[in-house]
Amino acid sequence: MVGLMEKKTHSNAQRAVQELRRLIFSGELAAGSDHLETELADRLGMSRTPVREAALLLESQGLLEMRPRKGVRILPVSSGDMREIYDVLTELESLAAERAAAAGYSNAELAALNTAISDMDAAIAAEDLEAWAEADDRFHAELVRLGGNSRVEMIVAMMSDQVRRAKASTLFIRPLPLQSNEDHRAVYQAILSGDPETARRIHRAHRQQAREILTGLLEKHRLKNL
Amino acid sequence: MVGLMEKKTHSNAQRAVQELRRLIFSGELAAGSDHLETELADRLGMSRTPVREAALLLESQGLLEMRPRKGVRILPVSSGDMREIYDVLTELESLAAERAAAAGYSNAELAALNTAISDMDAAIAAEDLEAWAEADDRFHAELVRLGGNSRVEMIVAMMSDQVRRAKASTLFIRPLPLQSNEDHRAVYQAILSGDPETARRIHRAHRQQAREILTGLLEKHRLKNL
DNA sequence: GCATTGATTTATGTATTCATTAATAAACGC
DNA sequence: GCGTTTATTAATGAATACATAAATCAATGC
Repeated sequence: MVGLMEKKTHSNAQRAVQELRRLIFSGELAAGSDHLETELADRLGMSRTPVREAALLLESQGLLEMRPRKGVRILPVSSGDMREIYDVLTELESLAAERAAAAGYSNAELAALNTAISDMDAAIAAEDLEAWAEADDRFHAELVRLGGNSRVEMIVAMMSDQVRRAKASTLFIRPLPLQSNEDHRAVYQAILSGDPETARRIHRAHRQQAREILTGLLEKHRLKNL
Repeated sequence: MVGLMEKKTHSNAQRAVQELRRLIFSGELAAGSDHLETELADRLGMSRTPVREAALLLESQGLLEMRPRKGVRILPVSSGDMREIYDVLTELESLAAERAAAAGYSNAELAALNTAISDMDAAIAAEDLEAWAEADDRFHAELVRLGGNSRVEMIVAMMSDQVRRAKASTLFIRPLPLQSNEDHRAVYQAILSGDPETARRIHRAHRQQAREILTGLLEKHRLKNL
């Protein structure tokens, strides 16, 4: 044990989860690639035990698959998968929008939502797709939080993780989402004015359109797996 | 190692998952109770390692919680939790109904659905709540399967697991669900005749009503935790 | 008598060891 | 030379061993 300062804020298993997620999202562990438990353990500087526990968790979240003797496989996301995921996101986010509108939030409580919309406007003006994607994520995450259903939050986060990898690959071929922010504003307005039906309807249409654009792009560009 | 015949169809970890699930659903591991890893390992006749892996999985599925030094806690399900769960079920099952109707299934492909409905009729006639609940589960599971979205299937199964414990406790205080099967038939008809909007709308109303009945009962009877 | 500090216990988190079994390579028969 | 069978390798699944840190208990000081 060297005398360097050790951070012990997290257990090794937790660090393994964080690190594996990072490696997956960054593409350092490519979709479809296989990795032995021992290899990952060496790479993360710990024994197989916490790595295995982390892999089990990530498997339950659909990011990878543990196949005996063949190693941990980073799951690819097909365009078919993306359709499934967007369908789930559409339903659950629409519910969140409806409930957020019914909750009667004050202007102040909707500040984060508003900020995200402004940031998207700014990003569009600057033609900064990266910044736009970040703010868009923020908008959707905040919307779901306002919906007040912890299970919806968890599921949406899980599905969003699976989308995240595809986003990085498709961002460059996407058009600037000009229409998108009008929808966001309309949803925001519906929530602020306490109109659940409108919030649900608009957000639902918004998500369905996003789904068509994304899956259309994926299939057009033959990006079957990401 | 005694010379008896060994069944090696499953790994110990898989057996641990099955067994723990059984113990939880049967109430032998009561909601809210704590159990040390060592205790569970002894009980299942294996070492802590596979028990830990099983517990990690069940934790990710919301059935229990692992709290350092306090043991594995079987999660209680509050009436608030039940509201959350039913909201998720409502949205995702409605989607499944819509998609099933859009898929254009033949009469033969809908046989299982039809059987479940008939079985519910029979159970109602016989005033057999147990049999009714089983057939009802079957109907909903089959509906989701017909929806053709594997993620929806997985999420619904997870949420249904959490509902299952509450069902056992509330079955005896529920009225015979006379109205319920009319809804089921209407959904079935909408799917058979390829009417997605109707299938969605009716199933959605059906689930929302179920939610009101269940959460109403839970709160009326002060069954805050199950 | 109560609080605070220190010792002890003990459950977990992790490393290590071991057994099993699938995959690969090698050797043999034809 | 090719297919089949056997031997070897190696990766996982599981048990055990161990270090750590939290919780309990005791003891001491006030």
